[in-house]
Amino acid sequence: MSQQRSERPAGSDSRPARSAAGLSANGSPGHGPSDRGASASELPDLPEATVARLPEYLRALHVLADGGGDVVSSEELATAAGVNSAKLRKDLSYLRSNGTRGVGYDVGQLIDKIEHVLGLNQHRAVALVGVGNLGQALAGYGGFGSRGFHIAALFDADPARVGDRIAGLAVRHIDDLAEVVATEHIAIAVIATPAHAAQTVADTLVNCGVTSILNFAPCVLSVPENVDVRKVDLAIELQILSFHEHRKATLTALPEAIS
Amino acid sequence: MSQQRSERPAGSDSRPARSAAGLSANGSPGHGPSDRGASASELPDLPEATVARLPEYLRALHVLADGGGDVVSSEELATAAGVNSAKLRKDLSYLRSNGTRGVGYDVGQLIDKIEHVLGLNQHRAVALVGVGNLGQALAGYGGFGSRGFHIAALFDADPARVGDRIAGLAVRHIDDLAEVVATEHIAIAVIATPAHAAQTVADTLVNCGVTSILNFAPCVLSVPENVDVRKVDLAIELQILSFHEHRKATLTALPEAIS
DNA sequence: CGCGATTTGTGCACGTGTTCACGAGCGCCT
DNA sequence: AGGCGCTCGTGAACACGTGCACAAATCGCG
Repeated sequence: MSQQRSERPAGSDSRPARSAAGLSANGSPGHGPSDRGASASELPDLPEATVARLPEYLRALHVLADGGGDVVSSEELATAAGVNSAKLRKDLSYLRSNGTRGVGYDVGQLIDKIEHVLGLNQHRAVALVGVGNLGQALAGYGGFGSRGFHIAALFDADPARVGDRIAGLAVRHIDDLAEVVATEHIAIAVIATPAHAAQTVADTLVNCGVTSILNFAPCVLSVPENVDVRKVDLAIELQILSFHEHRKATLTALPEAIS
Repeated sequence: MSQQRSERPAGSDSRPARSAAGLSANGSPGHGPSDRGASASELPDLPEATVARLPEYLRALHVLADGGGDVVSSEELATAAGVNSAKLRKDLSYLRSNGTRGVGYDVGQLIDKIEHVLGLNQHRAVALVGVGNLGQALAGYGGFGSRGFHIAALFDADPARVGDRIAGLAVRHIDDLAEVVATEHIAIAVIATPAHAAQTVADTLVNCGVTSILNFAPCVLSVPENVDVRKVDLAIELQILSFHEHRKATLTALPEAIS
């Protein structure tokens, strides 16, 4: 059964999708493509783990810039971002980073570079579907503008909510989605609906041309291969913490018997 | 500079801490400790990546159980949880899983096992600090009870908010935190304050005995080594999606010149 | 001008996580 | 009873991510 559409994990990490071709007959073992990746100004590869950390670096850099900092050492920035300094340097090296040896990194320059890599030059328009408890909170969160996004439209399926104004935006019915997505050039959407509605909403979004979805509903979405899904589930985070609590408790309970 | 307290990554993943002892003189190369890990009923090791997936399995299992399912094959459960079936089997094998070959896993039994491993037998009391936009939404989210948690107390630093009732709970002042944490046996807390307040709140929480923190504030928390921190940052998730958008856009722009 | 202090960039080894592929057990059907 | 198909459990290879440690490069100063 199932085998619905495409068996994408769509989890928070592990994005295969690379090297989709050549699943069997890859006759030539040649492991040296010599010119790795893109042509010149584009980036070679950028591991997924690095991508996940770049936003954190960016945030830390903005804090430093606001504090009047001009250059940062990898050590400083690393502790500000909560990572190892070697890791940070390696991550930045993927960006053709131009740090100065003996000095550090130019803060402004690095901000520009990371923002460019993340595609944050233009403010991206985001659609938010589901104006319940959580949706309203997300819509009201003011910290988006400074991080490269703005909520361009709110949608809900409940006619009673349509027309409400939240944070200066009118809630529209989800049937208007196609039109708004087209006119506002929206490529990213946030799903904050109950779980039972999430898949339907996701299908609609995909049909309208949305290619990135941030899903707050506690369920797995199945989407075509070219659509990226990230998931945030509060209960899962708490359950992971609970595991560590449980572990800590049982560990301190036993005397541990260190040889 | 800095080197504040302890340089824990405190990130969303990668929890070292295991195998702290025996870092050098492990004279005997004997790679077969025979009895691996804990004594009998306890679990041997449980990789962090597995722990992060167990909650998702649990959610999928509950859906199946509600649908009247009795046994599941690894393939079914894997697709329901959005993962590879081999990964699922390996994950479950860490739990001394008792699946039946040729049949599958007993749903109820597996639910019990995972809940036990995650320490969800008792409902865990969670404190929520910061009753702003997001905090109110989290407090109002009803899906906790079924997932092993209940919000036991709300706190805020703003005296104007103290005394408000949200979802049947009164907001208390953060100065009462120590008292409430002690009486309610709270070990897990959620920080939903502005970023500038988060570190202070975290310090307070740690002083009161909280050992697991879920941080929604966009900043890095520094905490002692025995405290677990997980972070959820909406803007970071969006920025990661933005990167993939950007990537997809530039990839489709070029003609790709296949071979 | 040369030297030392400092910090980046990175090769390499290691650990962690993922996936394949296959043996081992279980139930069912004849 | 015996065989057959199905599914779990897992060893082993592979891919990925991390961190050390050091060479290369730059600045500042005498």
